[in-house]
Amino acid sequence: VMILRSRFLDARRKRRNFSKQATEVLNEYFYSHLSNPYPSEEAKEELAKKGGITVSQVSNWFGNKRIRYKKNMGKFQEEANIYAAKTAVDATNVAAQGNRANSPSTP
Amino acid sequence: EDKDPACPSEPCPNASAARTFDWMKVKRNPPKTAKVSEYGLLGQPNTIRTNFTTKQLTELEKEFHFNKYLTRARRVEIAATLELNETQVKIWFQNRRMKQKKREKEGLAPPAVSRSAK
DNA sequence: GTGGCCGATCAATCATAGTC
DNA sequence: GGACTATGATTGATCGGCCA
Repeated sequence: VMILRSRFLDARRKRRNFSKQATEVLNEYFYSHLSNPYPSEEAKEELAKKGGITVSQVSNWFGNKRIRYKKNMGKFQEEANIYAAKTAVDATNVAAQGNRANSPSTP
Repeated sequence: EDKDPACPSEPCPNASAARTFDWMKVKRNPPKTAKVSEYGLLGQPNTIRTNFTTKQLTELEKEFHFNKYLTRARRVEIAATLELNETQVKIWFQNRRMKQKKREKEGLAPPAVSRSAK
């Protein structure tokens, strides 16, 4: 059967953790939109820009974050409280509320 | 079933948050990649993500290089040859196309022969 | 109605980075 | 020095929407 799990040379080999700045930006968004942590394409682009990472990386981060958060909410409580204090933008009506600040493309 | 009201009236351990929103309850149906009759008895072969063999991936990749889209006939052929469902072949091509697109968007350097050691 | 594709996401897993 | 955990990336498969 040879279990050829050898993903011979995947791209995920050399992986680097994101900068503190990037993580900060991502977590701020995640916890301030905890009721619906699904950033739009535009939001992802802005997060990517602010964090100095790619849009794909932002998507990956949210994908991982959502799964891991709901898998073990308790483990993130502390982190949640920290970021909750920073920004509070309940997302229940975020949709109706435009974006913040300026954005390249006019809404 | 219960809803776990989070903390409508009941105080949460912590003062803030910890509510359970809908997205946290989302559960995906398990893969239907069941292949009844393959083992005569279930046991549990079905479910679980299929692990494509290197050979299968090589063939699929080769075919993809030739055609980004499959015809029904070709799909049946490949599925039979590689011992996969038509659905699995179809899905593989779909995912492959998305992957290609993603790489083109960012990579800027989509293809090509492998650059000898980076 | 049926079926394929797309875009986004899920969920499990891989492989590495970081911690102790 | 090697578990053990945290974390970014990959990927088979699902979900909802769209269209011919």
